[in-house]
Amino acid sequence: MTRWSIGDLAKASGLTVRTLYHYDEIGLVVASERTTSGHRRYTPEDVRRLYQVRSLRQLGLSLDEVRTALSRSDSLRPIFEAQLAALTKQAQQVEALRSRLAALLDGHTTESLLSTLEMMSVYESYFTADQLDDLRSRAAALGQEAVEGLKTSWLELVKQLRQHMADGTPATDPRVVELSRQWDELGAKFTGGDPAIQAAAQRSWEENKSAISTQIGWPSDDGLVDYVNQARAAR
Amino acid sequence: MTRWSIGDLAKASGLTVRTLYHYDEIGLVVASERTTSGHRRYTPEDVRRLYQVRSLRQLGLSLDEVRTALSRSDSLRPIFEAQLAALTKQAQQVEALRSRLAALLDGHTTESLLSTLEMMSVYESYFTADQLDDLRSRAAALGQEAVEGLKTSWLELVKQLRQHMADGTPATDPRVVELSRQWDELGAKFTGGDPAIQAAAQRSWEENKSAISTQIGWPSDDGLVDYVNQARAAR
DNA sequence: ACTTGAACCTCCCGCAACGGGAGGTCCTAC
DNA sequence: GTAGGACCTCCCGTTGCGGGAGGTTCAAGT
Repeated sequence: MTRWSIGDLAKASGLTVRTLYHYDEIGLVVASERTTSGHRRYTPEDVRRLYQVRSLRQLGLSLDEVRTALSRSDSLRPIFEAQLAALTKQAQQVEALRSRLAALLDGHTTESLLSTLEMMSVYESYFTADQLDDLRSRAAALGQEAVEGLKTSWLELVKQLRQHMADGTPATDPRVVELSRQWDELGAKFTGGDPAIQAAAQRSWEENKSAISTQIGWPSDDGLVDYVNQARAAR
Repeated sequence: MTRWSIGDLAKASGLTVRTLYHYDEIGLVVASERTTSGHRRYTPEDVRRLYQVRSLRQLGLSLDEVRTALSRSDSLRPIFEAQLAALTKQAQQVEALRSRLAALLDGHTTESLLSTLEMMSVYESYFTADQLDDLRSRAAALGQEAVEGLKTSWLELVKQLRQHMADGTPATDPRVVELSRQWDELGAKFTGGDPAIQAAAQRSWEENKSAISTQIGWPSDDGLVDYVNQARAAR
């Protein structure tokens, strides 16, 4: 009967000696025999088990799952099915991440990346996953450029409104009222007019009046929202 | 200026208090202030950083990558591109695993699962990744049933050859010679006639003459291969 | 028979990103 | 003034090994 030394077995199986030690330690693949001096001797039976372990590992099972799988052969199928489900789920998640990242990358300049992410992150606390999906798919439907256009328009609007505030233009001034109308129009394009999403956005604003504005990089809660609200009331 | 307690910030951000401790420990998001008694006070600036960290984490970056990304904004794009590449690769790997597992599951009975895996595992030590891909794609091309048919034929062949050996039929007997021809034919179907793959298979046999046969569950190296070799020589 | 270098042995620390508990202090509300 | 949260700082555990220290043993060459 051939016995294998740990080094030879490592070479044959493509695993490292350290890994074999580890499997021995946790009792997953134990060398059935030892020389008098304590060197491990793997029997063909041990080798066979090691190859089984290796195959199961290559399917992505954890060492614990491998142990269970090898303990009773009738547990193989359910474990495999669970693993298949897990892999399917994982594939979807990875794919979702990948497409988000890809979309981000080809639609943004370096500078806008972080702030965009930050806003998304903040908003994700307030929208449900479905609503976010909705927002994203709407963005996808509008197309990259259209979304960029909306963002630029919004930044432009904010700039003009702030200018008027600084100039002391009353909120009832027709120019400001017009800007507030554009503000709502833009918001409608983003939210798609969905009242639930608008409500969530509104809630987001209220709960973060000061916090959010600081986070986004505005000097502080400068009353812009109140200003717009006044202008809207004047319509 | 609003300061946030760690608990409130945890609730607002959806992270756990423990996570915030962790980020503080490793210096990723540190509470800039402390009360006299040592309680953390997060400034709006800290909160903003936390949200940035959260967004980057949601893209699958490691904490170290996040740290780098936030250190200089010009490192964002390369990091994102690397992450996209990593995700793409991961997606492919997961998908490969998934399809292998799915194929295994709907093509095998519970009992045959382990031994099939085991054989694959053993062979994977002797074939290169490309050759294995080749074998798998060939198997896919032949279709599930055809592959099953080949396997059954092979088992049948082995059974008959063993019978002849047990009966003492000489290897030069025409019936045995015919079986050896079928053996080679079957092998050619599996290997697709690729000499490199055939050589690898041959090498596999030689290096494992005794070990492999025991691993696969055969009583021992019973000389079947030699017997076939003799029969082949008689052709 | 002796030496030497490779292979082997047993601890033990380390990784990523936290989870969770112990044991103590603090804050806030009644 | 007291209860019960919320907060603090250690510290151990997780997964699947990698890698090093420090010591023993094996196999081959002289």
